[in-house]
Amino acid sequence: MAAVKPDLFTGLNTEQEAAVRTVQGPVLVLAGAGTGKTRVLTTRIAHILGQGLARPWEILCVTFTNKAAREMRERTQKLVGASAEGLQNLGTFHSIAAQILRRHADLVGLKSNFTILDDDDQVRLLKGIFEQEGIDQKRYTPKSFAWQIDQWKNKGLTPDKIKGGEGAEFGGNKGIKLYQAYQDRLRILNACDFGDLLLHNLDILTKHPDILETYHRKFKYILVDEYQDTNVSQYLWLRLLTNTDRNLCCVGDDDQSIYGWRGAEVDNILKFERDYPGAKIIRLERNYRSTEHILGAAAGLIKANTARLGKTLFTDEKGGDKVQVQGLWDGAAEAQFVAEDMERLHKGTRDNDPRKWSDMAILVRASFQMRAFEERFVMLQIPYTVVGGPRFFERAEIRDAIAYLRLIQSPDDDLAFERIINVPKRGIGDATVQKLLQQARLAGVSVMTAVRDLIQTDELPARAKTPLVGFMRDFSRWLDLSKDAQASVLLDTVLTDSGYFDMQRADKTSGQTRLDNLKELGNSMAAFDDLAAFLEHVSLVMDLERDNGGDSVRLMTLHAAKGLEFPVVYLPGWEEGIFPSQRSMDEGGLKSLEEERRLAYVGITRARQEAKISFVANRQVYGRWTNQIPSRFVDELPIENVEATSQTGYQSAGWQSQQSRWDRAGYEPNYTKKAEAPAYGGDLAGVDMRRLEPKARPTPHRQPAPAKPSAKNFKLGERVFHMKFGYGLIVEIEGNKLIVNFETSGDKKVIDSFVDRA
DNA sequence: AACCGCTCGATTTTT
DNA sequence: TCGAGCGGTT
Repeated sequence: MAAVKPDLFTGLNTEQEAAVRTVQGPVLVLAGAGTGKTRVLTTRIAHILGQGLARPWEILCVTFTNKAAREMRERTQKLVGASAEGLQNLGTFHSIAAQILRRHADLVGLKSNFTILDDDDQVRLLKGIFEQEGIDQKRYTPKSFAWQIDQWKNKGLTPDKIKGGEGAEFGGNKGIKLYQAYQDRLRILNACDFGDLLLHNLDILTKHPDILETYHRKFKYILVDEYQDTNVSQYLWLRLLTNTDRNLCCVGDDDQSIYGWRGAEVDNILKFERDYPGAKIIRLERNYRSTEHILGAAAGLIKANTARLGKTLFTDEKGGDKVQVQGLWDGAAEAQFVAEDMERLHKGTRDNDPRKWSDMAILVRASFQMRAFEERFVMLQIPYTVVGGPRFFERAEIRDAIAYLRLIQSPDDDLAFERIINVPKRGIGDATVQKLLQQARLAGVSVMTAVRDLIQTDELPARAKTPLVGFMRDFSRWLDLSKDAQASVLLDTVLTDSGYFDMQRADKTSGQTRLDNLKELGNSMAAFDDLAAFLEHVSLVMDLERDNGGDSVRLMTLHAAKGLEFPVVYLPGWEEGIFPSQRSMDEGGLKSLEEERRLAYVGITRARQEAKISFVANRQVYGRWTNQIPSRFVDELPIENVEATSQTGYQSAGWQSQQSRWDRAGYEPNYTKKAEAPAYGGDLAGVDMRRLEPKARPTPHRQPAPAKPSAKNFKLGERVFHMKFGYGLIVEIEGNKLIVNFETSGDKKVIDSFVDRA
């Protein structure tokens, strides 16, 4: 008779069970795509709790995103019930580090109510410093320096630790000085940025062994999700917090490390065994997601990478469709192909029942590639949702509203002041604001205090003084109100009194959305009884539960697709320079190329049943026509897992022999300039390649069906285009014409071609 | 102080 | 293509 397993383990495979049961000592779980990683983590927590090895708050479980943390909590709850609520230390790196920092803020010169800056504040602060230091802001932008600071902080580098050459040369060798000045300003403002949350933690934990000791006693078990994405400071933080029992379990997949550009170190996972001698390595290789051909194609591709621990995924889903590779003439043809294929699948085919729209996703390398698909979807009226798009809390109106609240919560928040003092326009211009800032700096007080003092004197011209007096009067009324009114009531009052609502209502370009967004902000505040709690939530959880888009096609970047899966996945734009991205390779050479390849791997492995890769011969990029050559990744796909068709002539050349063409042309995988790559039909010997003559605009190979009046299927105010900073809104429907407004610029676009699908 | 029109440049993005 | 940022004008 087989041993009866306790409930918790039923349905787990041998490796998964081992990963759950190996509770003592360091463990690295190498969890390939679709191998049940979250299940292992949640079951492991349940197991630790069930065995009485630790109480809920003695488990430290860190993730990267709030979404992952939320999912982990919910799924653990299903396994252990109410005791999951005691898992106070399940959260993102940043939220847990913030908790710790608030407890010991005084040790790094902050007060425990410090504010957390968003990147907008960060840039504004740097701008001030640049002006003070006389930095040429055309040559050196505050934005690029903000990036540099983030990079330093990701590496755990404080100003004193930077050696020459690591960006120190910024602004004419002023990098370190500017960084130091920035840190000093943060301390004066009682603020820190995201990087500081961890950096200050490191400072506290290394300099105060007694405090470290309390955390060692507290955190009996540590679990880490997506370990391949940890940066140096997160890595150091984990090392510090791991006590001598070393009950550390890191779960990750080196083949899915795609965040190197923001500081993630694949090395962390590669050297786990060296860091924690005697560590157990458990490989999860049984894939529950994809068919054999999809896994085969992905495996063939990732094989080309050198720095990997190595896994071989397998599945019981034998057979299935081969990965489709399509060569197309241009971007419009590609969008047309994808949209028509989706319609075909939506209707149902001989082999498959109808697919829901939401079963299909398009994964692109960069967001500018989305436009062509959106245009086609609007034309065909295929419902689509852009996943990831502009973030709610990053929208200008939301930031403005929050800045008002921040200023009320802590009047010393100079950055909040600067943001809203002339929004809506009060006649307080740049010159006045600069004067106020300077005055405050000289007196060593906050801007609010400086203003309060200044309006008692006659130092300001009446033109600037009058609106300031008015503002201060409003402000003190809000301050009083904040003491007993509900946060959402306060928000409403502030936005009404300040004229902010009026300003937005008067703005014709934005339609209703901005006001709707503000309403949504008010609703989300209702869940918090205290303004401080709400603001903390806003800065750390820059994410609002959004509706899932219903039955619509999903359109997103490859990065946004990590962790998701779809029955059908389209992977367009597999062309050299686009994917792999030229810019990425210019910056990081071979290392970046391997990361791009991992991105391709992530893309393919999102598919459950069908993956469709496409490339084009000609593509418009930012309005310019360019000739494209197929991505080297296409050639790395094993022939036996692929079915190739083409409308460009490329296929007949035999796409699988492309690698040898690269070799003959002396084409190095780590070339640094576009110019070094061979041109189509130029250095390459392949006869068929010449059919793709580099030409100006090609004629579309197929015209869309004649337009019929079907604009009526759209609603006023509907969002149809997703720009980098906002949306396109339907502001008018005139017969068969849609007038779309771009929210930020106010520019108009007319869409007058529709295809009737009835 | 506020607005207009021109030039330039352009991955990936969480907290 | 869009939008940000700048400099010149009202």
